[in-house]
Amino acid sequence: MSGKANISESLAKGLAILDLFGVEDAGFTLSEIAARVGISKTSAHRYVTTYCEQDYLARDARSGLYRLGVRTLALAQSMIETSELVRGLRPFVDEAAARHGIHIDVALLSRDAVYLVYRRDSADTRVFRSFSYASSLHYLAAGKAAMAFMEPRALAEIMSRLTLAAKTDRTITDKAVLEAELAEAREVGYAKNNEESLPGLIAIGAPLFSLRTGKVVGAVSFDSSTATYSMQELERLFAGYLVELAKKISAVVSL
Amino acid sequence: MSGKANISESLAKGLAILDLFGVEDAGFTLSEIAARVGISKTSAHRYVTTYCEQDYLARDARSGLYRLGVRTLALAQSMIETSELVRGLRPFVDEAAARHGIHIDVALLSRDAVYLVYRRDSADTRVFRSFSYASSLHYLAAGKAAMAFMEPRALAEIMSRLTLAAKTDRTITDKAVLEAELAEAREVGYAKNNEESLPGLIAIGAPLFSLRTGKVVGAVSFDSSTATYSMQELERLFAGYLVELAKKISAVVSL
DNA sequence: GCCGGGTGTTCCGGCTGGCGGAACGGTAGT
DNA sequence: ACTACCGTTCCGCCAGCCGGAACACCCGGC
Repeated sequence: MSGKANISESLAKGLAILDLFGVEDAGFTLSEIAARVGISKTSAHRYVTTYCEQDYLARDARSGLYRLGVRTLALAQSMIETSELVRGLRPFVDEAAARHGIHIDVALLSRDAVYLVYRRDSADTRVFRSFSYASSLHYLAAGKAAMAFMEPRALAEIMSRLTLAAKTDRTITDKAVLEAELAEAREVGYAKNNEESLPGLIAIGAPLFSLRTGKVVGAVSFDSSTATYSMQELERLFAGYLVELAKKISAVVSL
Repeated sequence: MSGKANISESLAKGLAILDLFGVEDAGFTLSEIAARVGISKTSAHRYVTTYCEQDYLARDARSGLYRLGVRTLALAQSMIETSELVRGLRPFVDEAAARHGIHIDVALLSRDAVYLVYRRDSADTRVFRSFSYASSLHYLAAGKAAMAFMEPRALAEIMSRLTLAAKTDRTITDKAVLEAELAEAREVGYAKNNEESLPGLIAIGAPLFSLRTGKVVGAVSFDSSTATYSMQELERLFAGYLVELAKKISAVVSL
């Protein structure tokens, strides 16, 4: 019926349900789900109960709203654990951290956000291993690095969706300013975050490419407190090295 | 066909595919997926391409194997952000951390593992917020607390699946010993982790209950280095408080 | 109190789209 | 070259998804 062939429309509708649960919206009623996805309440009910049975969705006890279930955490865990990319880049990042005594973050791009998949910390005594996330692109060094080096068409599409919400008073909220910064990042090979996400925190980030498609898949970044380094020092001391590291990883690790 | 009615069998089969990707196994070929789930290669192909289109799955560039995609991270992020439970318990845990100067972890139970959904850290200057996970139950205070207070039938089922893999030389690998510890935990109201997950790390954990179903849904736990507290001190100083905190949270927060 | 609008749930016939066997093209190992 | 596996496509058949309608339920309001 619709454009693409060879896809399971049932599953696609099922995934469309999961798509509803963004960070903004808390929970949905069955009727809401049916209306938003564009299916009947009957179908929505079948899908939702299937999800609930597997803990991908859960009903809130008091409000009765459907929310994402704990099972989604297990998926993310498995994603990190089994990712060949994460496994492959670990030695690089660990070596970099050991030699320069810095903490390097690796983030992957998906849709309109970057997701931190590996962080090398000095004090790694935790039982639980942690991974992290961010909700947008425009206020992070990793996010801007990814945006700067993606295809113009893809960038334009993302730019049209970005709201450029302010996290601090230095967050870029003007599209023209952001475009200019991205152009500068393309020149020098890395992007900056000058206290745009959190006061007192600066960072630089360099893009990771897929050696198969040539597209941007993520970024490596390095953050610092303004108390230890100024942005000038950060760039002078580490920018060259970070870009080099990103190239090395891009050349070796798959995806 | 099969027992339960009112579920979408297409979606169920789709989720069965995701279930394959445990922490152990790295990736699968299409034929493997078809064989393990018990469907034809054709169907598996339709499902998998649908997943790939949405970044829930991705093909590894060099090996050609299918793996979990970045999108799963976004789901987990949304789960944490929109969870009413996580929102509700934040003030309790923050207050506890502020008053006692300790780091309290909150974990949720799903299937055979607990997932850390909130951690109160003193130095919370990070851009990325982190959440974490663990792969089993038997070597964690939170995991043992959850096991100790679940229904006997559910416990027996989980026990039959647990492999009791050793993380340290103090990890409990004998079912009888574990059963005895769980019985003790039921007596005192909390469970212990005596360097069973990591050398030099001890912890205590108390169960969280659903006020609707009365079942265990997770646990709060508190860990410490053996350098700062002995297990005896940990129990004497914090066990009572931790059990109290768990009760307070259980009484107020939904799910 | 009753009633209206909201919820989630179940039943059922129509027909869509998931189903798997078989055949195709590509690549890697022998 | 030959084999063996990979992923992909084509196609006819019928399982099962679909949605309208009717159901039981709960809550707020005239």
